[in-house]
Amino acid sequence: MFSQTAEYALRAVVWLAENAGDASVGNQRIAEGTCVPETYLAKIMQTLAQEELVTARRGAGGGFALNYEPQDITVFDVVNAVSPIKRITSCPLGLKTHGKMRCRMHESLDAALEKVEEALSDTTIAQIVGDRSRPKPMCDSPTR
Amino acid sequence: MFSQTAEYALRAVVWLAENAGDASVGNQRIAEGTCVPETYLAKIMQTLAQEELVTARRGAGGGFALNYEPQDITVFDVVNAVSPIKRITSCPLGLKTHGKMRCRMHESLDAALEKVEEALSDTTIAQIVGDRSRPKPMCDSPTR
DNA sequence: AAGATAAAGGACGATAATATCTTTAATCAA
DNA sequence: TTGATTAAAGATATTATCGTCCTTTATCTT
Repeated sequence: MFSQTAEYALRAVVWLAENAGDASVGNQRIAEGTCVPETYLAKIMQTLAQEELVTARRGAGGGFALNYEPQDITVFDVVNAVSPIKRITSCPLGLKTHGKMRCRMHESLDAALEKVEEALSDTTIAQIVGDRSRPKPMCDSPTR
Repeated sequence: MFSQTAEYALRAVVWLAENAGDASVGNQRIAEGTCVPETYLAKIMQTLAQEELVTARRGAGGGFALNYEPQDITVFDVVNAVSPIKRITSCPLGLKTHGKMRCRMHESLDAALEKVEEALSDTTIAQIVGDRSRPKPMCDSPTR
C-alpha cells in the first residue's frame, strides 16, 4: 500500500531528526543508520531536497539537513513528497456522461484516501522521535 | 494507492450486481460492460472465483455469477480479494531489538491502513448499485 | 589554485505489476 | 458422441518501480 520509497524516506527523515540536529549529514552515513541501499537513498534524498523537506549541500562537510523542525513535519509530508497520494477527484474513466461527478464506487475509494491523508497527518516526526515507550526503527547496528 | 487490478475487480463486481442478477455472464460480456481488457479481466475473475466472491461455470451458458448478495459484499471484500491490504503488525525490519513491537512510525502507517479497511468496509456493492443520485461507472457504450 | 569530498544527473539493470496469447479442460446442446 | 462454448492454466510481452553505477558539478580545505 505504501511504497518502499516512502518507507525509506520516512526512515531517513526520522533518523535525521534523531541524530543530526542542525548539522548536515552525508548520504552514506544516513544510509548506514537506516539500512537503506545507499545509492537508492541518494535518489530519494534528491527528491526530498527538491520538495524542500531537506536542504542539500555539496562538497566536504556537506550532506543533508532537515529544512523544518521535526514538530512541523508530518508523516504525510514525507510520504507525499516521494510518492504522492493520488486522490480521486473526478471520474477516472473520463466518461462524458459522468463529467466531474464520481460514481459511488470511486467516491468510496477516495473517502479511504482522505482517511489516509488524515491519519498520516496526525503524526509528526517529533512524536516519532519523542516516543520513548517504543523501539526506534532502523538498524540493529549502532546508529553511530 | 489502489492497484489497477482492484479498480477492475470492483468494476466487474458492481457490473455483475447491476446487470446479471443470478445468471452467469461470460467474461467477454463483463469486459465489454466495464471497459476492462478482456484477457486481463479473465485473470482477475479467476482470482475472484478462487476467493469465492464469484462462482465460475465453464462451457456453453457458463460464466461468472456473484456468490453473495450485493448487500453482503463490501468494497473492502473485493479489494482485499485481489490485492490484499498488508497491515503492519510487526516491525518490518525484523530487528531483534524490536521483537513484535512496532516503532511509532510503523504504528502510524498501520493506523492509516486500518482507516482504509474501515472506510472500504463502509460501502457495500448494493449501496453503489442503489445510489441513483450518482452516475454509474463503466463505459460510455451501452452496458452490453 | 589543487585536491578531496559529496550531491546532481543520466544511463543502465533487476524485479514486480500489468496485459496478452495459446493451449487445455470442463460443460452444454444437438 | 461431436462440436461449440467458456473458464483454467501457463507462457510470454510490456510497463513501472526499485535499485545500481558512473560521470559531472559544486563546495570545502589546504
